[in-house]
Amino acid sequence: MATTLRIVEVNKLKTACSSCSLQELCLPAGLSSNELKSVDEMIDRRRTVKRGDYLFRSGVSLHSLYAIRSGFMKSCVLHEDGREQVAGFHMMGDLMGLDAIGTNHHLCDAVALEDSEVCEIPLKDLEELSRNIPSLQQHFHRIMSREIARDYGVMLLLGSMRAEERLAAFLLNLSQRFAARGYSATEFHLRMTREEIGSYLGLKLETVSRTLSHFQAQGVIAVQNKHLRILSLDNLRELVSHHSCRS
Amino acid sequence: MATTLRIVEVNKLKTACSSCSLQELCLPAGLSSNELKSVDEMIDRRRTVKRGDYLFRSGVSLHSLYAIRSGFMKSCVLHEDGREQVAGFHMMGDLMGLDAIGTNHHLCDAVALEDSEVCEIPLKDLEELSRNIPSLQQHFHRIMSREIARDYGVMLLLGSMRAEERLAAFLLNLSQRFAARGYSATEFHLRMTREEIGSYLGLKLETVSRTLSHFQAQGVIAVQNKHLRILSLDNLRELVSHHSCRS
DNA sequence: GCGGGAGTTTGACGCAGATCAAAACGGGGG
DNA sequence: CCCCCGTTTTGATCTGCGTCAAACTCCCGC
Repeated sequence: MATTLRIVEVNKLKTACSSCSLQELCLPAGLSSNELKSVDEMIDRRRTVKRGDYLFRSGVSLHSLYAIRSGFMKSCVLHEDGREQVAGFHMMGDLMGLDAIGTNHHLCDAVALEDSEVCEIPLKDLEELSRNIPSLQQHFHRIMSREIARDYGVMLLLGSMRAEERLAAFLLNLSQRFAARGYSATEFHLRMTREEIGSYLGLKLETVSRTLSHFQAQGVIAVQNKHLRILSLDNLRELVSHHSCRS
Repeated sequence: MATTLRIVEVNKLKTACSSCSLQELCLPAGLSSNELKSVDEMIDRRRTVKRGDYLFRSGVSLHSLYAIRSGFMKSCVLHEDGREQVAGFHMMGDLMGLDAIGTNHHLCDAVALEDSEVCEIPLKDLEELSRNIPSLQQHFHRIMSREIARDYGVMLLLGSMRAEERLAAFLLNLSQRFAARGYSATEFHLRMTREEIGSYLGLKLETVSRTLSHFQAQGVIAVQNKHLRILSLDNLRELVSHHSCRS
C-alpha cells in the first residue's frame, strides 16, 4: 500500500509543473515556487492522446482546458453543412479549449497529429486560483489575448494574402514557434498533411504542394515529404510581403 | 463650488452602469447592485469619439479596455507593408482592446464609423476587481472567449466560403447583433462603406456591390445606398451554406 | 443651388488558384 | 518483405473574383 503510494507520487513528481521544461512557455510562467505548487495541485491529471484520437470534440461541454506537454495537435472548426476547417496547429506549451469558455461548449474538434500528452486544467480551479495569484491571472489573460492576436493574424492572412505569401507566413510561424521551444528554426518535421495545411491557409492541397515545389525550385526551402529545411529565412520573409499584393 | 460638484455627479449618474441600458450585454452582466457599484467606480471616464477619429491606434501601449456605449466602430489590423484589413465591426456593449493585453500594445486601429461614446476601463482595475468578484471574472473570461469564437467563425468564412456566402453570413450576423440590442433584425443602416465590408470579408468592393445587387435581384434583400432591408431571413440563411461549396 | 469629391454601380477582361485526372511515392500492417 | 492505400506531385483546363475603366449618385461645403 505504502509502496503503491510512493510510486504514484514519483510519477506525479515526474510530470509536475515545477519540473516541467515548458514552465516558461506554459500557463505557470513567471510564478514563484510556492505558486507553482498550487498550480501543480490544480492539475488533476495528465492524459495521453494517441495519433488520430480526439482530445475533445465540437459540441461537448467544457470541463477543462488542456496544456500540451508533448506532441502536436490541430483544432478544426466545423460548419453545420459539414464544411470543416483547421483553425490552428498546437504544440508543447500551448493551451487548448479557450474558445469554449464563452458558451461552455467546445466549438472545435481537437485532434492529435502525433501521440501527445496533455495536462488537464479544470477551468473552475484555474479561475479560483487566479483570483488568489495575480500573476497567474495576468498570465492567463495574456494567453487568451495572444490567441485573439494570433487569430487577427490569420484573418489578415486569409483575407489579403496570395498563396505564396500564406505559405511563407505559415512556415515562418512554425519556424519561430519551434525556435521558441529550443528546436531548430530551420529544420523540422511537418506533422500535418498538405490537405491540413491547405485547410488552415484557405488553399487546396494541390496549391500547397505546387507552392512548396516552387519554393524549392527557387532554393528557399528543401522539402522531402514531411521533412522541411528552410534554406533562407530572409528570402522567406521577403516572400510574405513583397509579392504583387492584391490589397 | 457645491453646485459644480452636484452637476458633475448628476452627469456621472446618468452614464453609470447601473442606469445603462446595455447592462445585460456589457461587462457587468449578471452582477448584483453592490457589485455593479464597484464596476461603476472603476470606470474613470467616458469618452466621445467623433466619426472618423481613432479611439486608439496600433502600436500605442494599452491603458484601458473600452466598452462601447453608443455608436459604431471598426478595428483594423495592419500588416507592416501597409496592407490593412478590417478585423471587426463593433457596436454598443462590445468591449474593445482585448487583443492588446498579451503584448501591452494595441495590435489594431480602432476607428469610429459614426459619433460614438465609450466607457474607459483601466485593465489593472478590472483585473483587481475581478479577483474580488467571481462573476465579473467569469464574465470577463466569457467575453474574451467569445471573441476567440467569433474569430474562428471569421476564419471559416474567409477560408472556405464563396463571395455570396460571405456576404449572406455577414448580413445575418449584423441582423442578429442588432436584434440582440433591441433594434430591427431586418432593417438597418450599414455604417460602413462597401470597401470596408469587402476588407472584412476578404473581397473587393466591386464584388461586394455586385453581390448585393444580385441578392436584390433575387428578392432576398432591398438595398438603397446604406439602407438595408432583409426581405427573407430564411433565404439568406440558405445562401450561407447551400451554394456549390468549394469544401 | 451648385460644384466636386467620395462612394457606388456595372461592364469587359484576365489571372490565380480551384478542379479534374493520373501517375508516383511511401510507410504501416500482414 | 511486399502489398496496398493514403498522401503527394504534376499537368491540363476551368472559373470566380480581381482588375481596369467609365458612368452614375449622393452628400457636404461653399
